[in-house]
Amino acid sequence: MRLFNAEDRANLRPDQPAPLYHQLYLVVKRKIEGGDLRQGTLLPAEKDIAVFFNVSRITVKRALDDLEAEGYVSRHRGRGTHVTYKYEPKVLRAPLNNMLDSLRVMSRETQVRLIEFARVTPPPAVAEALRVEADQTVERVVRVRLSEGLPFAHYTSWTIPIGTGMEHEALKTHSRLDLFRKLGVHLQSVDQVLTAVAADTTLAQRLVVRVGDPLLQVTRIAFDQRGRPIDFLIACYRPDRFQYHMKLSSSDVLVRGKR
Amino acid sequence: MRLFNAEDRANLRPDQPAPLYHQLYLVVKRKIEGGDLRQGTLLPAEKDIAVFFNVSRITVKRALDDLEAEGYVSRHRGRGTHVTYKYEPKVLRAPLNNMLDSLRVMSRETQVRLIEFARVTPPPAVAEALRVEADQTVERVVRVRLSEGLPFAHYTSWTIPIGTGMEHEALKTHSRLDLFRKLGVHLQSVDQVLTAVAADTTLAQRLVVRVGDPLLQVTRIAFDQRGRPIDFLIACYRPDRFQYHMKLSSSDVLVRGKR
DNA sequence: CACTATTTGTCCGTATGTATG
DNA sequence: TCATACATACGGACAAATAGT
Repeated sequence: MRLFNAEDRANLRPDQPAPLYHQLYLVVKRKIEGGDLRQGTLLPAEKDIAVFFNVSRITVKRALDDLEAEGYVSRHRGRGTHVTYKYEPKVLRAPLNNMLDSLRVMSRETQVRLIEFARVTPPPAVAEALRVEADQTVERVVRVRLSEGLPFAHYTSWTIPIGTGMEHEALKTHSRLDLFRKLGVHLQSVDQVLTAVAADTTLAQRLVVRVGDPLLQVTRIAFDQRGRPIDFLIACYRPDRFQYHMKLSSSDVLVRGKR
Repeated sequence: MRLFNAEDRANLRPDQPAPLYHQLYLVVKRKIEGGDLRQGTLLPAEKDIAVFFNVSRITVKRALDDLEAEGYVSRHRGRGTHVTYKYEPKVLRAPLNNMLDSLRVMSRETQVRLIEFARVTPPPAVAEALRVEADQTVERVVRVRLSEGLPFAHYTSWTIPIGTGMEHEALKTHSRLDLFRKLGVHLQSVDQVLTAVAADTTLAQRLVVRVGDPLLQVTRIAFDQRGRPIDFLIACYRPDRFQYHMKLSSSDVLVRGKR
């Protein structure tokens, strides 16, 4: 049993408020998604796994059945359980070094679905960040971004009204960055916070994940040339389809490549 | 019943592989920790909560009992259930502008608990990243970082053996960055990916969260002066106590402040 | 002071899910 | 597949503590 180690075993705890089969399911799934168990790997027999993890064979069977139902493994009598999931470390990444440019690239390689467009009064936290009065109206836009037809990002944004270009129809075909530029508004800088959140029911539906699944959340305030905040964005990403990638240098001055 | 809304109710799903009482526990706990239910607030009666969430009173009781056992609420016959947890909105932030320096600052304001130190053969994905053979031994270190006695970060690192300074005792008192520097190894750059993961049983225990709770994960490869990878780190952060904060400029050359 | 409504504590019986051997 | 044990979840009933009338 080299495929599983003592640490994996320590991840099964009967006192936790989750069924053992589900804990085991998570352990194996993580090893497959992390590339430690690659496509074609033959897993140990149910009985061996059961002995190693100190659970019954039925518990193992249930975990492996769930993995098969989601396409991670294939199981056949006499042949055993094989990993079918193809480890693909390349997910959509947002390089931060030249972030605004890569956002434009991304917007060309993906599609956007407009869910909502409205003029509203912003919630207190948003009004504060945009430095507007609570009764002033801003433009709220909710969108989902897809790659190869699969949703991977959910955006909710509040934007200071800056013209007639950010219209309903325009948003369906153009990215907001393009529209900003056409209106003469150049984003000078952004201030953003990255964290993790659990998917609520709405997010789960729109990103096609389960309620409670972890999402990468980016809260971003964008500033124009004059340093005024013009846009407040909450972006939630499916971690299996989008990750933030960045290269950092320890030198005090970082020179970025010209484009 | 203003204290709970339809969104909260949608977070209870009988088909999820977690007990209903625990799902309800999470909903209430999150509202308390998020500051929506402040100290002194009287929660609705068990019966009312049960009706609203469409569960039995026993399920509600179990959830509230668990919260009481962890000090979030206090319960008395005839008086009801009151919130006792004091809301404190502070979170630790890691500014990326001068990231390596701020990591040193953070290490002074926080404490580290060493969980494991061993020489091991790395898993495939790690060996690949560090460009070593799968049978070569590297140093694996597992640590938890605490702020004010509360854990907020969990680190698992694999490091190429670079001397005798990275010893068990030294790691208890010094940060790895300091030890690297003492050994003459200067981190030139880091390559890191931010994503979100669900807490497994081990992480949940060490960070004092629930299994499945979202965590911010940073996978970081550190390179020395000569561009060779020397360290592979997986850091998992409690999103309520640590968030990544960064300011980005759209100019091609970014000048960072000297220190 | 009693009376009452409210709220939590405790117990029962039952059904289903989980886990073992 | 079966028998067994325990946890979960339900509805119901009653007791005990509290607060207000």
